[in-house]
Amino acid sequence: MATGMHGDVLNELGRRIAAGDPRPGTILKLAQLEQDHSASRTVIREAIRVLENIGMVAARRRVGITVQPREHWDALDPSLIQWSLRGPLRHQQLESLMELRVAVEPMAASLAAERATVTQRAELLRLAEQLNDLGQQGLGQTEEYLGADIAFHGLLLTSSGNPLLAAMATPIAEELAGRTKLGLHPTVPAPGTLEQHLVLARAIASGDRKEAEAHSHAHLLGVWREIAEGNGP
Amino acid sequence: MATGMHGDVLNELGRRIAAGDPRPGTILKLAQLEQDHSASRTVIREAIRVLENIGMVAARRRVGITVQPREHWDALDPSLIQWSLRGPLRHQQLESLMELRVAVEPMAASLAAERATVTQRAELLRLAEQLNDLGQQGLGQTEEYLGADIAFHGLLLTSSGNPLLAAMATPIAEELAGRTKLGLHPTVPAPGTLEQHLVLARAIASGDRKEAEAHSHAHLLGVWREIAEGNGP
DNA sequence: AGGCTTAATAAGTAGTACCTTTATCGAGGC
DNA sequence: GCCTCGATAAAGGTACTACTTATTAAGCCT
Repeated sequence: MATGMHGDVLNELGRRIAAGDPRPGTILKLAQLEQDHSASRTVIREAIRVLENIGMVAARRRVGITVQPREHWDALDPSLIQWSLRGPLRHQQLESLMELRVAVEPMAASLAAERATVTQRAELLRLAEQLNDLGQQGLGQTEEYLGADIAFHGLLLTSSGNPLLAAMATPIAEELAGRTKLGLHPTVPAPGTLEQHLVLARAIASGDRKEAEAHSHAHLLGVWREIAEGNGP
Repeated sequence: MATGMHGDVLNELGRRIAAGDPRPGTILKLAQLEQDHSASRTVIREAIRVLENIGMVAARRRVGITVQPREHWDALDPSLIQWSLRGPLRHQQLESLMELRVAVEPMAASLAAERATVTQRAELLRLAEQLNDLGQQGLGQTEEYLGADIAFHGLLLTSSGNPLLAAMATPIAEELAGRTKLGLHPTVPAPGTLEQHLVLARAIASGDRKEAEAHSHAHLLGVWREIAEGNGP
């Protein structure tokens, strides 16, 4: 995404602050950061500006660059989410993302049933069938399944026609990828889980808002439960 | 918030792009922007970097700064939401925010019933009582009511213990403020709407997740309906 | 002790020079 | 005539320097 020295410094700083190393309240100096990262003032300043927009730091004259308390951070910022998923708080971040999905996806499904274009409906069906097939073959842990899963849920959010919901596609994709790569998905899915994508896609295709919402909700609760059991005893 | 020349340029550019003036696909030149805003390279570059992080522009060598299509924008970014609410798309933005609230707040209420601290529960009750009192006095359009409303819904989201939900406090506050300032709230609230804050706060205080979720949902649907009717015929 | 002045500090802004990438075009060969 | 390769130039990326301004903190005077 953000390439070049600027991006490197940004990611480095963001990752570390998200991990809690320079703790909130810590005051950084521009000059010091220049040395630490052996980069020019320009590069550091640009990185700081982005972090400032996320609310992670605040720059004040005569004082320096203060790391802000977590409550001030924009937790929904995609960059921050990425950094969090690479840090020690990744499990909590995954949990938070899952809760968000449970809240948001059923609404997206409902809206999609009303607003999705014909091509979107068709593509959702296609992806759901693919997921169903792969699942029945026991390939629920493969890269291919993950890709289709990401595509399905992303398209669902996009089809809602609500930009705010659509913007969650990226974070949610990272949630899915994060879980699979940590091997947190159950090897054997609970019975009934498999066709859920399919019935959901059909409900959307037929324009049934309530059905779509219900199936999405049921699906997510199922996934949530599987995860909870996996992390439990 | 972001003060100084940097902030000015950032807001100016962000507002205009959000309003659709330099349309997606348009290519801006750094040097040109320097002249247009009579600011130094430094200032412009920092603004561009922030816009780049939001996904509104992409800078490429030998090409320039391309305004990205809307789908690439991070619609959840607080700055962008603010710009959108000041532009010609404010009604659509308010609608999108309302849909988001309907999805998110019931979940937040449910989680708050489980996780809120004693002080948070008490404060929610206090705010709900205040809202109830003001409403019964017909002061639903005052600054005071707006402030309490914002505080209530913000605290609700914060009490969920989920940073991603808490991060929506700011956008939702702007949604509430936006509506009241445009006079889009009904003068006479529908019957039953008034005590809804109160029963919701009580459900949270008593730790009843399902009740909290249901009341939040009912409340939002009520508000939504009022709005829809207000905007309709 | 309290308020006012002053000095020191660190970020903010400006401007310049130079580096690096890359779209574009033209020359040469197949 | 088309394709490949290389030169060229255009634009952002990086570095460095000088100067400005806000803000804190110390010091001084009353």
